[in-house]
Amino acid sequence: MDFLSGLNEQQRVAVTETEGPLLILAGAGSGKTRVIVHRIAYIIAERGVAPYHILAVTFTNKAAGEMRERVGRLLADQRLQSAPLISTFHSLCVRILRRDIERLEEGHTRSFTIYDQDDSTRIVKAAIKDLGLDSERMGARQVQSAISHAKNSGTDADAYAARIEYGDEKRAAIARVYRLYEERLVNNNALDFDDLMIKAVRLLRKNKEVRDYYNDKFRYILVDEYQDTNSLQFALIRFLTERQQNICVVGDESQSIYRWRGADISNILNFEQHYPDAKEIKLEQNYRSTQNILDTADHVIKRNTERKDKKLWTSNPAGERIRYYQAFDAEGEARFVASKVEEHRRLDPSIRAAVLYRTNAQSRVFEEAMRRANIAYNIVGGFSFYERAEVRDIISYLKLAMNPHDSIAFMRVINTPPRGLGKQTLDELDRRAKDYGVSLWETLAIVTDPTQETRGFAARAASSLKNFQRVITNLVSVAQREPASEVVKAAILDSGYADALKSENTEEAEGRLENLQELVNAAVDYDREEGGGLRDFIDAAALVSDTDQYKRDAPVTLMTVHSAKGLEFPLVFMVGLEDGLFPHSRSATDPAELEEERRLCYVAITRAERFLYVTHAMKRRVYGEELASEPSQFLNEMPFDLMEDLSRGPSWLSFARSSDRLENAHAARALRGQTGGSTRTEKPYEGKTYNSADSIAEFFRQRGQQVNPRPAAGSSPPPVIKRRADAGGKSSSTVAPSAGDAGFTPGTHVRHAKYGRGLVLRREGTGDAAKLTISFPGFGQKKLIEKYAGLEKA
DNA sequence: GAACTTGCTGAATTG
DNA sequence: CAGCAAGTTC
Repeated sequence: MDFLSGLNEQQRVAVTETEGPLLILAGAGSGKTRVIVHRIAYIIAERGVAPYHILAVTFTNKAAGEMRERVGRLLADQRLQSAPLISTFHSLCVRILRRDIERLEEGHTRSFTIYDQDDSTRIVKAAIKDLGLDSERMGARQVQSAISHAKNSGTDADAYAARIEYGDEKRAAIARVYRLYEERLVNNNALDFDDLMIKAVRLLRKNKEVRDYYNDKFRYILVDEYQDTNSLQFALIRFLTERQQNICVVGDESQSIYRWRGADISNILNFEQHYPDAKEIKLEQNYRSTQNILDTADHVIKRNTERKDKKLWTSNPAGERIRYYQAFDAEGEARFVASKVEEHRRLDPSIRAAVLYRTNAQSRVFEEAMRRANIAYNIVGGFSFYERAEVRDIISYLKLAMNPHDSIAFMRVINTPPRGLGKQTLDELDRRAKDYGVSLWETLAIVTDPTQETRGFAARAASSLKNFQRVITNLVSVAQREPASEVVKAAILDSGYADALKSENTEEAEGRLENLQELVNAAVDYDREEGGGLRDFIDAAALVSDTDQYKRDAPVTLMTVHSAKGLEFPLVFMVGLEDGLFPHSRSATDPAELEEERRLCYVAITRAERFLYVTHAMKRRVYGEELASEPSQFLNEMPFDLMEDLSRGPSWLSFARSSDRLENAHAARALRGQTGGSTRTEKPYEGKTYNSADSIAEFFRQRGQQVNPRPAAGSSPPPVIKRRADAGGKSSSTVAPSAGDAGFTPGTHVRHAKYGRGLVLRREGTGDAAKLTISFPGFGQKKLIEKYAGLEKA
């Protein structure tokens, strides 16, 4: 078989340069996966390397699965004894740790359990409570992310505590939670997601034997999506390439969108410094998108400064123009998308579409619109199968079957289904466990020991405890002799879970039973295909990710832009292109984060093969209240001459096209300033203006609604957009503070000395304390105290 | 002890 | 408008 046919010049080089460090800069749609797959096949078939000497690492199971499949197909006729290891970072670490974690001597044994996000949050929550810190208004999630952040940057609980500034109560509190959290993980013989990476790296650092083992095993290493690696993943790769340097990394810094998770873009930007003999190959031919789509993407991403210089090109036709639509509200946006999907599918019934949004919260209206239009859709993210309560419950039983000392699992199911064990009993059990300093499981044994007295427990509670103990003991023994699927069945039946659901006799319970049947099926499949035993089945369940829900053949897929990375669709809808949403308001303050948002935008655009729609709504419900929204600055960064306006009536785009450039001198300066003041030869700013007040007015007029974008002082007709209901709180007379108030109501355009023209989105508080949230094109959203802001009407 | 009601606070992106 | 914690009722 010829592994090079059908590849272009650069791709060929990327496949055949098998020795030494290699950096492949692969632009969007440039055939990256193809290259990786062929390269693996080439190393095996042409260089005669045994498959088990090859390791390919990805970030998602989905990517790993696809790679495995394609490599398998390429090598189908080779009759190989082994397979290359194609794995995610996380499962690679699990593998390493299951083998040797005991050599770390940090208290974990190789039968450790993996705690997912939800489990960790529970521990954090419990820790906060047990430390009596509840009062300090600390959200468990917040604390957890602080801990996670610390862990990932190599700061352990002691180091974290050592850096408490005097008077920093918050950090002091977090430090205590952090310590307790870590202690409990060890006590439960559990690792969280962060630990998987951390401990694996620490193990390799500490133990030369382990390091040698893997250096000998993996002689060729490939890393996919290298721009998303963080410092730990970098360290892991460094340890694995200690002896040999056959490291090939593939990535695209323009698609780095995980900075917030610790991804370090300099890993890819400085690859040549890390591996001095590195060669570099650029894949610049795009096979995916039309010229117009590519031009649009390029036009946007050009404003970023942190990037390697490369220019994607394509021999594809120019294609259709980008289609723009300004919707009245989120529902209108969704209706538009659904109707366009229908239209496209009428012309081409097999066309696949994606609706890409910035936040998961946006998905709901689209789901509804699709359902109403009777379009089959698949949604990625949100509640996945393995996140459903009933599935997690049964998994907890399975975890107990492997390790009854797992307190989180224990607490989760001791009264699920209800066994008459309430707070009293469980608190008592918990108290004793802490007293004795043993796990809940051991405590249970002590408490139910017939030679002891079950003092402090009601007779009914005591018998329930014994019952639960019996259930788990039985499961443990089933797990020792039966395959995973049998343990799953036993967990569902013996626990009384199935009976409890049956007796509920509701449709919801029916659905849950079906989900559990589904879990049994998954386990049966697992036994047949992987045969790795219950342990691996649970591990796999813990490591499934949202993006693994993607179904290639769904007619329409709804997902976040993040989840869409690596995918492609003939028809793409980018929705919610609004200031504060995309780019997200949380990234407005930091130029580096704004650049990341722009890369995210670039990722979204480049998912499209043939048709790209960009939409935004003029108002949207956030927190159940209506907020006005301005078009995204990214829309402004797209080349208008490649866009076609499908809006009904005048739109932001039509105004932007016709407006003069003076109006936006501020915005132009801001845009240039924010992108690092680059001195590109390209014309700086094309003088398009945000001027949607008029178009909003027009829209409302068309719908016969009242609108008042420029309220006359003194008499304010009801504003279009509702003010947040007394968000200020305490004031006793909270009735219509905006009336008679000379202040600016949401929907008003104002002018600010520094930021120029902007739209008031929201008003909080009254009188002198009034705080305004204003969207300034080019500057994003600002919160200003009205009294000091020196605003004028615009 | 369990099911229900009220009141509050708080959402970005993910393995 | 959520989802969750605390409070209330059976």
